[in-house]
Amino acid sequence: MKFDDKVPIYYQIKNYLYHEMMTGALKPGDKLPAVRQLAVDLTVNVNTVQRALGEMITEGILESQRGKGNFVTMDEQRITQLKEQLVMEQLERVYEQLHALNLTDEQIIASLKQYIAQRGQRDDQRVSD
Amino acid sequence: MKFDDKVPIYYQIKNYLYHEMMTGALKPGDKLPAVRQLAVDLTVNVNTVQRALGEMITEGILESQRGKGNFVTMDEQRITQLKEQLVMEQLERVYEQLHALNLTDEQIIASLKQYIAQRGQRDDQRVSD
DNA sequence: CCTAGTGTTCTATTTAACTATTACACTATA
DNA sequence: TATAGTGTAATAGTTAAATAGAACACTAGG
Repeated sequence: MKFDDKVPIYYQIKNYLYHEMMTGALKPGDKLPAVRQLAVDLTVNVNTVQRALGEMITEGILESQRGKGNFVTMDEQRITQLKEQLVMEQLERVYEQLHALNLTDEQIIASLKQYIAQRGQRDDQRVSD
Repeated sequence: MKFDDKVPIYYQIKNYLYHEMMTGALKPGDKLPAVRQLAVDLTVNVNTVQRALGEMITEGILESQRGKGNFVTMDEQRITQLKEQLVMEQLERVYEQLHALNLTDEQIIASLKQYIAQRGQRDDQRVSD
């Protein structure tokens, strides 16, 4: 896995696992790959994986069973809540950044629309390659 | 200044200075505060400031004059270009993150609109305090 | 010339993140 | 009960970021 060296790897692992859950690749009750396997897959150390998982366990999003494995919580509401929180964090951050760059609310929305439209074209291009 | 400990301080200083330029607090040709003064203002070490400035000088956005100070480039086009680049980076990041959270293009735009609308209410609330 | 203000560079130290390695604890199952 | 698979913990070493402090180089103005 490719990491952005501007932010701690364990933090990026958390985000990766969040995404797996949000897209349904990991469902409530699912067992995660073994920590040693995850370490190999992500090409990082077991301790780094453990740090990410440890925080997610504290957050109540994962549950650990010694000798068995790590599992996604069965509490679906907790997952829904997490997703809303993650989306909100993204929106808040981009809004504040663009606002700091002196864009008005309208300009922020317009620029996002434009970006997505252009991206759509670019993706269409790719498909037709 | 408050920093996010998930990303290097020198990187956050760069962003801070970018924003000062985009909002017009720092205009083309303006002299920046002395590096030692900046270090005091931002409550960081001179070397950390220097690292941020050094990169911006390399980028051609700042110009250094030994014994005089650091100045914002007079090349306004370079600044315009930078702003577009910064906006684009923000849009790209938020788009990819929200897309990874399984939101459609339409949902991404809708959620941003909703966020801004709600934020507007919140800000109105504050004003009336 | 001297001095104050400025950018620049260097060395040493500290801290957090990451890695490497090993050991331990628990579970399931043959 | 032995073994393979799992999570957990501890120790030690490496690296990048940040800090602290000092020294050097240049500019402007008295």
